[in-house]
Amino acid sequence: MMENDIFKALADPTRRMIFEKLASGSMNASSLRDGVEISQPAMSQHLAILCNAKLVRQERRGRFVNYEVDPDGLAMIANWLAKYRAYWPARIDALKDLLKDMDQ
Amino acid sequence: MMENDIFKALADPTRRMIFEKLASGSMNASSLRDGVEISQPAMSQHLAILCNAKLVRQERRGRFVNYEVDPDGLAMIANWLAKYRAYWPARIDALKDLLKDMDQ
DNA sequence: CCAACACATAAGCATACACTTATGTGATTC
DNA sequence: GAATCACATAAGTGTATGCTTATGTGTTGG
Repeated sequence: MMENDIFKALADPTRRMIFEKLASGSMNASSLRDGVEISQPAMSQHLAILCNAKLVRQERRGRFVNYEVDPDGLAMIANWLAKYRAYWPARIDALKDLLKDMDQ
Repeated sequence: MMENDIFKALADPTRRMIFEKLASGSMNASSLRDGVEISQPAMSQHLAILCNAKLVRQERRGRFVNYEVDPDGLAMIANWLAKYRAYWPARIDALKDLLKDMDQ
């Protein structure tokens, strides 16, 4: 199931870190490792899980592979969250009205 | 970390089912087990994890304990999601403007 | 082509996780 | 106050998960 893949992917702090890094700009796997203490296979495995969850997508660029945030995964989370908008705190209450547009 | 607790809590399909059931109305642990093939300790453990993640909160009612959705957890997810609104698809683009209110 | 590079996959291992059965705790009812 | 009910906690177990080392695959440059 897709919903399960997404939440399982985000349950790991290293993967959220990778995702956050990609959100600041698309890059290849080697660049993602810069300044992070993580092995090459570990990074590759995490990226595969993120891709499978539709949170990240890849594109071959010669012998590099460029990774970037996939909006599909974020949309899935937004949809999940929208189901419970009745419980959102008043502080973000304005969102309730706007989310109506997503329903139809 | 709170963010980690939330995503780990939601990574389990049984806990998401419990959460969804609570979203349809607060109830005690026994009622949550109705129609679900899950042992009493398992339910209790799942509820403890959901409470710890601020997704659910409890309240003693005599010898029952009433469980309900905690808006705090949902707000946390909304905040996490808001960080990546630059990548949200156009379909939920309207959210971008609304989320500005959350920033300040 | 073949050496080097960027990345993916395989296999093994230690830990985390979700479940089980058994027992403990707090509240009610008779 | 003793039995019962609603739930929590303890301890043990099988499986999933994230890491490691080793090797495979695909691309480029000399």
